[in-house]
Parts: sequence; C-alpha cells; structure tokens
Amino acid sequence: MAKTAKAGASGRSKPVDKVLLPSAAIDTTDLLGPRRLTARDRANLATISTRLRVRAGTTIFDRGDPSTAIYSIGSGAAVSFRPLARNARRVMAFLFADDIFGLARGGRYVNTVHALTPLTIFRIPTDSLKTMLLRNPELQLTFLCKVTHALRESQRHAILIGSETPTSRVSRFLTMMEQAQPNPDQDTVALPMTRKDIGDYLNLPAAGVSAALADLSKRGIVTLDGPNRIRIRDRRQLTAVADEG
Amino acid sequence: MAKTAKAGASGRSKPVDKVLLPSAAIDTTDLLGPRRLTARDRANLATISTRLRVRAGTTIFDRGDPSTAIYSIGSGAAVSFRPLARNARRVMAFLFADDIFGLARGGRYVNTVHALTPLTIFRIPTDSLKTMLLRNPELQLTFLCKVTHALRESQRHAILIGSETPTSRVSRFLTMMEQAQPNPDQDTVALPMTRKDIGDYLNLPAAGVSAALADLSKRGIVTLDGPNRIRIRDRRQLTAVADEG
DNA sequence: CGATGACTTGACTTCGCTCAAAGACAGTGG
DNA sequence: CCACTGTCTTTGAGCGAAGTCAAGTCATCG
Repeated sequence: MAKTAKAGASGRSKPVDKVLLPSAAIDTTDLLGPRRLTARDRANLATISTRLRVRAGTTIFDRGDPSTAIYSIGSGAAVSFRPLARNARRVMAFLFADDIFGLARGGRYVNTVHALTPLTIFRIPTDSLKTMLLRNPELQLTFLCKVTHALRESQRHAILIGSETPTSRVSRFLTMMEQAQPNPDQDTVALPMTRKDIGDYLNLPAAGVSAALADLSKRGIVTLDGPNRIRIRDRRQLTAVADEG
Repeated sequence: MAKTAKAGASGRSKPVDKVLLPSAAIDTTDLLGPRRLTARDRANLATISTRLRVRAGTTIFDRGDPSTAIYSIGSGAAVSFRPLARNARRVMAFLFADDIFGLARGGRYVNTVHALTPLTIFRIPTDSLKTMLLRNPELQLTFLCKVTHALRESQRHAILIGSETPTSRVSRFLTMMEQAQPNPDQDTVALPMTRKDIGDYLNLPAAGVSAALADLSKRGIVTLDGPNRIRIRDRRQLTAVADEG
C-alpha cells in the first residue's frame, strides 16, 4: 500500500496539517462473505419474533415512530422511504424476502415503510434481539454482515442516483431489481412498485421513468409485458447503457 | 402500527400478489445510541493493531486490492471514492478522526481511499478482529452500531445527491462537514478537500461547487476565509436553503 | 358502466453542465 | 527577496438535456 499520488492539497491550499477533530461516521467492514442464517439461528430468532400478515398499501411504521422492534420480510415486497420537504420523498430501498428493516436513530425510525404487496413479516423486539446477540456472537456476526451488506447497497444507490442519464439510471435499476428478486422467470423482471416509486428511488420524475423505459424499448433492449413486468431482450446492451451513463 | 394508505399497486397494475424471492439487502438496525469504544476496548484493539503515519496524497488502498485489514483514523482527513467509467469517480465519504474504513466484498476493497492531509491511522487485520469480536460480544456490538451509523450516513448521502439545486446541495454539505469535524472554530468549517472532491461527492462539476459557494456568499449566508475555510454567517438561512432544494 | 388512478406521450422552458480563460496562492529556485 | 510555475479556483458565455405540465389512454374497481 501507500502509493504516491498527486498532492492532496497543494497549490493555493495550505497542506492543512492535521486539523479536524473526532467524528462518528464509518466507511466500513466486511469480515466475511454473505453469511446466511443457520437453522439454529432461525430457531432462536423464532422464539423472540412474531409473525404478521399485512395487506398491500399498509404502513408498517412511519419515520419518527418509536422504534421498539426490527422486522424481517418473509414474503412480499415493501418500500422504505423518507419524507422530504414540499411533500416529496426519497425512496431509500425496495425490500424483498429475507431483507431486514427498521433502521432507527435515537429510538425513532428513520424511514417510513410501506407494503407494496401483501406481506408476511417477522417482528423482532429490539431489546430481546440485543440480549440474544450478546449471548450469541456468531449470530451477531451474521447481523453485522447483513448491515454491512446494506451499507454496500446504499452506496450503490448513491452511485445510481448520480448516474448521468435517465436511461442509464433505469437500466441500472432493472439489473438491480433482477438481482434483488431472483428469477420469477428467466429474463423477466417484476416491478411491484409504481413509476413514481421508481422515480423517487432514482431521483427522476415518473414521466422520466416512462420515457427511459420507452427509450430502452425502442432500442429493442427490453419489452414491456404490461407495466409491471419487463422482459430483457439484450442483456449486453442493457449493461452497456448502464455503464456509459 | 399498520395504518391504512393508498393502495400499493392499484389501477392498471395487478396487486402482484406475493411474487418475489429471497434477497440479501437490508434496511436496518440500530439497537443503541452511538456506542463509544471503552478504554478496555481500545486496549484490546491496541494489541492487534499497528499505528501508521502517511503523507498527504497517499493512497491507502485501491478498489480491488485484497482486503486483509480495516483501518481507523487517529487524526487527519481522508477521502473514500469509487472509480467509475470514463475516468470519473464518485466520492462515497470523507473520513475524519475515529472513522473506520475498509469496506470489502469478496475479499477485495470496494473503495479507494486517499489521504487528504497527513494521517495517523490504525491498521487492524481482519482475521484478528474477527476473532476478537467473536470473543467479545460487547465490542462487536459497538462495531455493529458503527456500521449502522455508517449506513445512516450513506443514506443521508443518497438524499444529498438527490437535492434539487446545486446551492442546496452545497448548503447541506457544509452543515454535514461541520458536524463531522467539530468546531475548529465556532461558525467556521474546514474543507481539507478540493472543489473537485466536493463535486464528486455531491455529483456536481467543480465549477458548480464554486458557483454555489459564490451564490451563498453573495446572499450573505457565508463568507470565504480562503478557499478552504468557510465562515457561516446566517445559520438559519443556510438550513433554509438546504431544505427547500 | 362510470370513475379512479396509473401510465404514456409530447411540447415548452429552464436550469445546470461544458468549455475556456483569467485570477490567486504556495512552494520553489535563483 | 522576488519571479516563476503549477494547481486550484473563479467566472462567464452558450447550449443541450431533462424536468414541468397537461392531455390522452388504459386497466381495474365499485
């Protein structure tokens, strides 16, 4: 390590020797590949979690609600978003089976979570979970890895938002959705969310999402089997468009 | 919980009943306030970490390098970024004292990290750390909280990038930098990075950053004590501009 | 069968990016 | 001590792309 590089703060700027005091953010760890929950872990978690069924359109919790539990998705799809000024919102993530949600700060949920489809979820009280994690370091490591993975996803999201063109963003989004929810059908991607949801995730107006999809369609890269199912025709071009944006 | 809401997928779109298979992302946990390392934790970590000093401009590691350790910053500032196509890059985070970095995937670092200033860092081999975390669940919980915090920061970053106007983005950025590196001087913010660094973080051209700062300056909201030190004149307006973008 | 909500499409307008040139320092070497 | 050089920064002009808005279509639901 420690290769040379163009000076960090040269020219006009003083080298700014040490400056700067403590902080708290992170960039982060990994420690191991994608750890899956073991059968025993699942059994343990089952003892402290309750299973719930909710209808499509339900709000699981709102940003600002007291956070007493975290949740895991058994089946279905949900959307996690943050309300912004001028009643806009930023969609932070789409959630599918095995995803965990319930990010909190200061005892309050940070994001609002909506069910996009009928959902089965597992509710795990925070304090029980904490006790269990402290008694079971292996299980805790699994959670650490899961959060780390969420961090990587969030970073991909930040990159996604920054992509130049709308078409590029949508292309990337399609490949992400395909990875997130494995093959319901080969070469086909389910979109259980509205164009506005997608737009709020990609930082695009809903009309822009439509336009980008139309663009991809005209180029023969995808076809629309109804508004909520996309068929990928040319995977190579799709990733090409995604990358060069 | 479970309030009603406008139907998730109504109108033309079929309710898309359950669909969707396993995945791995997360939204996430918190479990506790910002846990600080205890004196004993620090002592323990000291036994497996080595202290390094690096010059400004040094590359600590590149994206793709084998990841054998994670790092913690003792003092100084660094930037973590990801190279993109067309030799652009996306800055993922600016790192200051007490921040951890070294996010990896599949045994490779995900981001490149550059020293912006002279740096003292602590190198912690991954496998030693893993062993220690498994033996010390309390310490591991601290790490879990740190990663969770990093996740929150990354989500803020995603929101930041999506902010409408350049001026709004820069305003938000200034308040973030102020929080990240506590008061070197009241109402003053140090910027140990170049305009291009800031732009690559905010998804703005360097010229756009300058323009936005000039804008804030003309409005009397900030003044520039040299290019690398900003003085905040009107905190109320600053946050107002940040929010309404 | 009418109403609602989602999606699509097109025209207009504006905002921000691209590009280029000038200005300002810090460090260097004479 | 001073001029030089390279880098970073600032500023301005022109242009293109993308967001806004509104109208039209379609499917589903009551």
